[in-house]
Amino acid sequence: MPDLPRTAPTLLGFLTWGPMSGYDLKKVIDGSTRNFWSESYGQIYPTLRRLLERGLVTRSDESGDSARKRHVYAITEAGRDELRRWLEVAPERQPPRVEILLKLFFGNQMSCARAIEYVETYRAELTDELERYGEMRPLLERASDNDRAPRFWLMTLRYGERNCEASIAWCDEVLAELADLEQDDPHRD
Amino acid sequence: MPDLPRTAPTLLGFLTWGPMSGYDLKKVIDGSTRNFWSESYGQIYPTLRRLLERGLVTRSDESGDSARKRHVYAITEAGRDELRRWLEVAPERQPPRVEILLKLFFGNQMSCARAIEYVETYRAELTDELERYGEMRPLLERASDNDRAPRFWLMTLRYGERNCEASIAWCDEVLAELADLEQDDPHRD
DNA sequence: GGTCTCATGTAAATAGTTACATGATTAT
DNA sequence: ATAATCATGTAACTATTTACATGAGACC
Repeated sequence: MPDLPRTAPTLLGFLTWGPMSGYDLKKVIDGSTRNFWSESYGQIYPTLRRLLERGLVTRSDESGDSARKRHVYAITEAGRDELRRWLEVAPERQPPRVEILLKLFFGNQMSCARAIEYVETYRAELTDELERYGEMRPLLERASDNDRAPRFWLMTLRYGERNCEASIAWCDEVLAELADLEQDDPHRD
Repeated sequence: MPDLPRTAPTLLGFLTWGPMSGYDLKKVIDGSTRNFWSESYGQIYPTLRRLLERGLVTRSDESGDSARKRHVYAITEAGRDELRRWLEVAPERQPPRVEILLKLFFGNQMSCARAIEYVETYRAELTDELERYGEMRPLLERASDNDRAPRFWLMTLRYGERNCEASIAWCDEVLAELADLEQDDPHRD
């Protein structure tokens, strides 16, 4: 079974938390791994169907008395095996695409004012992100008292925090540098 | 002309450095923006054709005496306009996909030894990357004495350095934490 | 009655990688 | 000779987003 999309192990991983619908999975992913791994409905639903076909999940149709249409998926033993196999494969790095850096790379061809605007916006986004991490942290810390799993979630949170902080510091440095460049040659462009 | 791929402005940006072939562009991109923006041949060649069709570049076939088949592309005024238009559009953030974090997120379902192995590999890759930045830095610094453009390139380099350093520090922190977890429960898998 | 959230799914477009085919030239 | 590099390009596949279609139940 070599042709499962990358979304497959992700969904299997989340389904170890308990049976869920595609809709639930989307919400749970958005609330946890969004900053380093996200999935859209366009990937989730087709992947669930393929997981079902391969017997890696089961589907129960919750449509009894008054319940609305809802497909709840549960991981099977074969699904757990597949997940474990995936966890044994060394992860690969994929270079990100950071559009602001690309524009800044060609920054000589735009006004410093514009570049400053972009960096300021970026900084504001990072600050928001860092704040969200700050809200999440105490919840995870409390949860990790009696459970081992949240300690791993905290590691990924820490990654976000550290990189956010580094990027914010970078913004400040670059904003100073851009202000300098603007001073040197204020009538340019 | 609303249907140009994202690769288009990238190529136009590099062509402001001077006329180049698709092969040259690939090398130049690999040598400069690779860590935050890379392109493959499968994107470069088809995009060059589309840029040519729209008159954003011109092509001269260098196949005179003994020269091998080689298409050299040069940016046109319309191409410069298109590039400037693109630079005026605010960049958008796209969340990266960091597979190691996804695996670590489900780390409770694998052995600590395996997780440690992954983080160590990741750390080694980051160290290499940081070293490459260190080699590049003096070249750019020297170049920025008499030219404004390298100062922008240095800004993007600084981004890589800061984030690399942050990630390396994170690796060390996580490695300690994983060693802890392994101590707590050495026979777990 | 209207809007919000729940809920499922598909279609189309865009993005991007990888592998392949081809062949010339240059260095060992 | 033969391996590496120069050089162009395409095809097939994989990945991913976005927008749309649909409709029920909950809340105001």
